Amino acid sequence: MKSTTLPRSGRTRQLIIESAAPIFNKKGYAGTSMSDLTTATGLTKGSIYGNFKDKDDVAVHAFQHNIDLIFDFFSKELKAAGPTMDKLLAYPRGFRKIYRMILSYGGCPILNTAVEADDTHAVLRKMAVDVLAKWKKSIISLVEEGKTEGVIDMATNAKNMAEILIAIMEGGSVLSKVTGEESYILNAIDTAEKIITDMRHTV
Amino acid sequence: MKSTTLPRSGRTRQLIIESAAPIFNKKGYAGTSMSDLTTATGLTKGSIYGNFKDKDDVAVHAFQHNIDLIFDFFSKELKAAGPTMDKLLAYPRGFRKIYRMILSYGGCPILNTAVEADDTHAVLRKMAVDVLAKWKKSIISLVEEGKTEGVIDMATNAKNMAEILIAIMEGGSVLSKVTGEESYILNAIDTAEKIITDMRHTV
DNA sequence: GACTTGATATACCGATTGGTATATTAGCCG
DNA sequence: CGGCTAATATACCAATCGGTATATCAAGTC
Repeated sequence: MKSTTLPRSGRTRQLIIESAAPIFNKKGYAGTSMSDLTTATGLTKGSIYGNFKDKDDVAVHAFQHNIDLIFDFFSKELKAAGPTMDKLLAYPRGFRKIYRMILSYGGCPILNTAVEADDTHAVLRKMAVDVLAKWKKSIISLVEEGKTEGVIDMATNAKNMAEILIAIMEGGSVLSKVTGEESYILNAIDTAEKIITDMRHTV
Repeated sequence: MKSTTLPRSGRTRQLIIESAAPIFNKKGYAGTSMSDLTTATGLTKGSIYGNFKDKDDVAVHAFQHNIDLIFDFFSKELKAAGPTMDKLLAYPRGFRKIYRMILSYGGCPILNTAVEADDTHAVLRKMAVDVLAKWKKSIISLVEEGKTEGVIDMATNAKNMAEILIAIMEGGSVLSKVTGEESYILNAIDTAEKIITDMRHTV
């Protein structure tokens, strides 16, 4: 097999991204300093600025990395799920699998970034908005699919359902994070599952 | 009548708090500098440090001020509401009245503080946790009251209901804030109202 | 209206911020 | 193994950070 080791620069770049990602997620963009990153990586500023244009550039790639982690997880969950209804349920069920990890990681990166960046950082804000739109679109598509398949009540408003499901999951997540009480996210997940199963077309 | 004007120090102190409150709410604790506050107040650092111990002290009082604003509003709404069920509905209905103001203020201060402070600022985190606990307790009490009055189904789990209601309102709020789409919070409010009316004891 | 006292303004502090120019090092190629 | 090149480390920059000591100012008292 051919050389699988990445060139040095790529490996360093990846090290920086993976080290910075949880730090930015916990401390926020403004609360994270470049020296936080040199400490975490064991590298120097010269190395970081050799691989990234500026602090913004690191933050953007770190956030993208966090999004990718979440996206990859749910992609697999949805792929493994069966029919439409199961795919929809894969979201709350997936959350139940990883919420502990997310909480120890500093909470949901999408929400964390949304809250900090909305008034202060246009680029990060847009990234958060885009990933939310993508998530919403995925739910809407599944609901519409369920309607055409006849498993979901035709009267269901797909957009409303998607927004409610996202709101309750994100809300439950942040409340569990700050209070340390798991019941918030567990209740949110249960409610999300109930909302989904309640869309079922009664024959 | 006796002199109603506050002493100079008190007025300055209040000016600082009211000026700082929306700034901290929008830019966060780490993202707000003391010079942001001198600019906003038109005062100098000497004046601010004459009225507050340090940046923390200003942030704590600014956050408390934001909490008081919200608390005062909902206190009046609940007081004006009729029987138990109406008092419970006063939360989503109140939200419908002021969500635009909250969004332009930088989003819900409780959630903003919860997100930033959970990993970085123990004092602010505790304040956020405490106000959430107070809010939850208020909902739980109302639900229990409704149960004893016979207007709410005895099978209702008050704690679960409270946590779900808070999660969906806060979730909807932050999503509307970051995306600029009002539908998130409006759907959240509608859903909250439905959750409350669905607790009604069917005679 | 001078005096006193409490509040605000000015000027400054060391530390840290994000960022850069340059020196040094490590890895690849012949 | 020697040299070239890309990447990392060092040393430094101006600006800003949170905070303070001191000077100035404003208000109430006599």
